[in-house]
Amino acid sequence: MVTDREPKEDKADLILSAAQRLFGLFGAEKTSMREIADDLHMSKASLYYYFPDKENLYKAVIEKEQAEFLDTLEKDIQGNKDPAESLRRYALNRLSYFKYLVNLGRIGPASIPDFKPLIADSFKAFREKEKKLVMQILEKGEINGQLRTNNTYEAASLFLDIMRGLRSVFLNNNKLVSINDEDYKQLSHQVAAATDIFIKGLMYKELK
Amino acid sequence: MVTDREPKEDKADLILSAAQRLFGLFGAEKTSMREIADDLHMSKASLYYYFPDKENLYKAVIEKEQAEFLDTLEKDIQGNKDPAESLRRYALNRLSYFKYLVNLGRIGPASIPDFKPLIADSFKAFREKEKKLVMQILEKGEINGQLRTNNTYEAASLFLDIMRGLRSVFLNNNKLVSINDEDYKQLSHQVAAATDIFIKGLMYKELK
DNA sequence: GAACTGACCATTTAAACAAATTGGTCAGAA
DNA sequence: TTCTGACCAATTTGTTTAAATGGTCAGTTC
Repeated sequence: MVTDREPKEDKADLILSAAQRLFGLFGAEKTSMREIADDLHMSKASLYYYFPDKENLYKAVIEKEQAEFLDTLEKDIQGNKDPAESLRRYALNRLSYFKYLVNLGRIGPASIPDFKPLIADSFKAFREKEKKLVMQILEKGEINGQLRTNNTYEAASLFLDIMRGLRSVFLNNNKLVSINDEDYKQLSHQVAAATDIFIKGLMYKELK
Repeated sequence: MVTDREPKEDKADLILSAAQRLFGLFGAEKTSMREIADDLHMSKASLYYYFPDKENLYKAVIEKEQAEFLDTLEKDIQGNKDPAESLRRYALNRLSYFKYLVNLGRIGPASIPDFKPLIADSFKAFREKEKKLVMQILEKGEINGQLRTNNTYEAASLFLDIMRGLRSVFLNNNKLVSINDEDYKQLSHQVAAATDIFIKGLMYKELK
């Protein structure tokens, strides 16, 4: 039998959810495997039946969230035809995901210490998937002659780095904890403006 | 007499230089006032005759470097007529200053802990001066009809944040220590590309 | 045999305390 | 006016000890 739809969640999923909740509550570092086990009324050793170690459990939590975000993103893009509009929507969706992560303590201090290799790989893979999506958007724009890029890969990389950079600057300016609505609005505005200029930059036609 | 040109540097300048050197060597936190005094073969108490406390000494060092950078920047801009070219040159000059700061350990860990208010103010003032310079460039472009911005202040802010963001992402990606030539070339390329698209974005003309 | 557990271990982290170093002051010398 | 040694409170550093943590495993339980 291959994962037949049971009404009960898979045990691994239960662990995943509990870990997700507690990591969000205390941060991954300050959440012990004992706490997770106790929360589920099971033995700590049982966790290790489903996950090889804490780092992989954390990784699984992260990848679950990433997959959810990428999923909604993909659907949003497919439904939309205009590349410029798609890019704008990506930017705001990504920002919403960012807010979610920050307010869950998943970003900033209390995130796993200095990003160990395993988690770093997850992030890298995530960014690669994001990049592919943005490249798709840019290529669509290229085809209908709306946007012009010598190199969609480089353009996508640059756009993602700009977005990431603005988020980073935002975090450094407002010393974190959690993002309130006022700050979020301001950041959205800035990100939207940057996206707009970026799009126009790609739409630019030589004048001579 | 108002700062007549003596062959000897002012004592305060000597202290400033020694502090600058040692801060660069060990970081501001790990450099004690004793070390600075010993380095100059003078009493620690003497330092406090010229500077009220360590934080202000550090601030003075930072502001000295900032002033030097802003000075070269200003000259570079005035000599140049084409706003787009000025913006490109600003970006690369700023990057060179960034590299200088990083390789001196002034940015990243070992910089003053969590930026105390006084130093934060210096940074803020510095950014404000930078912003004014960029605004000047944009306004020049506005006048000759090359660039169009609804709001030069916002555009300048956005541009500076994008630049700052790219530097920040760069630091997060390559876990610091010091910037080698290879990495620097790559970052320069990215910054140049971003600047180019930004400029084109401002040059964009409505098509309909 | 797959799912689970309590007891156990090596390693990290936290607590507690003493010793050294630090930023900063000040009366007074040069 | 410029500079200093002696001094202090407060922070940082070292050290030791106890507790908590991640992880393993032989052995139940279903």
